[in-house]
Amino acid sequence: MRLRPGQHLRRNADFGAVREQGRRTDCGAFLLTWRVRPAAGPARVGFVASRAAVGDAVHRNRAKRRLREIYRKHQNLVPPSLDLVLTARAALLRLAYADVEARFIQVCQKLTPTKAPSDV
RNA sequence: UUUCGGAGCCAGAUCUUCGCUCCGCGUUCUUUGAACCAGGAGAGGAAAGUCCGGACACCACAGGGCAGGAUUCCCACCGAAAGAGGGGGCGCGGCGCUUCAAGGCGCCGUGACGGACAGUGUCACAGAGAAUAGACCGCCCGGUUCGACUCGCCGCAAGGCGGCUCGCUCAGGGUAAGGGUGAAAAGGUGGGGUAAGAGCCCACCGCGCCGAAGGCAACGACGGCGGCACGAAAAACCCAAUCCGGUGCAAGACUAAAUAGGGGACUCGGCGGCCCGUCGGACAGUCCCGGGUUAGUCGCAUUCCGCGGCGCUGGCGCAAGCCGGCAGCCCGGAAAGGUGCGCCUUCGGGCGCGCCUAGAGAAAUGAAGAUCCGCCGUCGCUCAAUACGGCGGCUGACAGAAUCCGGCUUACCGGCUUCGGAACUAG
RNA sequence: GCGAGCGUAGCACAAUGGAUAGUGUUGUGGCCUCCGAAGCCAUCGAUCCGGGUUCGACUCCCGGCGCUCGCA
Repeated sequence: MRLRPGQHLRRNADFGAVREQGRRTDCGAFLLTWRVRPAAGPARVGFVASRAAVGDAVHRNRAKRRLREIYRKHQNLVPPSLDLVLTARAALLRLAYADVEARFIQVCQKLTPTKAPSDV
């Protein structure tokens, strides 16, 4: 299962839109934010790891790689036309990889386009 | 063998599966291009801090002065350059030898190491006195008064007068040896000398000045002169000498797209501090408000060669095989740049050998599993264990390229090589 | 990535290189009050870290650490 460049969020405006209009779920190790995109297409994702929450460059990189790998494996659980932002939290690197993976699978149950806000 | 220190090197290994960024043979689709995909490459010694220097880019071809900043013993060394490296000099500290001592010599360590008669300012508290030194105690001289002792004279006596010596008090003066204060008290030690003392005089040492063998130089063996004049601090301002134009890849160039040649204030503008000077010019420019675009490419990631090997692949052939292709890796070679070591040099550099050349853009180098290695914990064996074996655990040090290179600084579990010191054991 | 600036009690700020680093507020204890507030008195509490210069450093110099800001 591949993760292509077109499925990445790259613009600052995209991140801002998700952060302002999306819904949030705290999963302990990470914060999941998502919104329904007006234009149709495959789901897109962005990863955030701040210096304050995670630490130095080594840990920021490792946190984003973990989140990217988990999303890549289980991206079939995410409906299309969604924009996601996964924000790493301090506990992410303290937990085992399999534990974080299980939390992601669990939270994907909530992701349905019909339950998303329709006023976007 | 253990331990300490210096220098250099390494920074877990192998395999399988699934992925990421870049380069991409080939295939397919509609040429541009897109999709799939064989194969290949893919973090560091510090990639970090951004403390110095350079390359490169733009501002005018980088001009003059002022301001500002940087540097500061010397160098025939090294380097593109630097505040880097190397060597030397001098000072300071430690150890050893020597000396009565001061001192001298050797080894090791260490030093932001120009200038304090160019100038301005500072040295709190304590202390008598702190930079034109200073007399509190003490020591010495000492007039007067007083007292003691004694001598002489006068007097019958009480006593008076005068003198020597000593003491006390107080004027006055000498003295920087000693006490005490302080971070620092204006050369030290010894002797002479003196009323007491003092470089007042002498010897040695220190210091200053002059000369000087030697050395490129800093410096200086040695000699002479000077009785001492010269406190600290320039990481206070400052002075001298030397150097520096500014900004930094978010530099900057191009393409595409978009917009209202809009409103207000000020003014010739550029050469990002100021003046000169110069260039451009009568266009416009600067600041504020409002609005639009806030996308892509380049900068920017060594180049090339081989009837070589590996690998992949096209065509032909039943097949062996034959004829081709070559992006990548390996090997060999060449060139460019960089770097380390060594050698040569006419000081400009040159030669030889070894090594290196990854490149994103919300930003690649990851995940899982297995084995080995390492570390930690625990149990067993054992007299006891750091040795051996079993089990469990592990972000397996510090840490992630962002234009590139050199130096510095800081972080760091360990391992290997080598050199030096110390201790122990054996020969 | 490149470039500027800052760091003093819990908080907001002072302090020519020189008594025991000061002021307000907060905290603690006491007085006052029937109780509390206010007020009064007392008290605890700090120079980001490590070196250096100096007789002496919050101050001057160097190196770290942390924080803030600017740059298409």
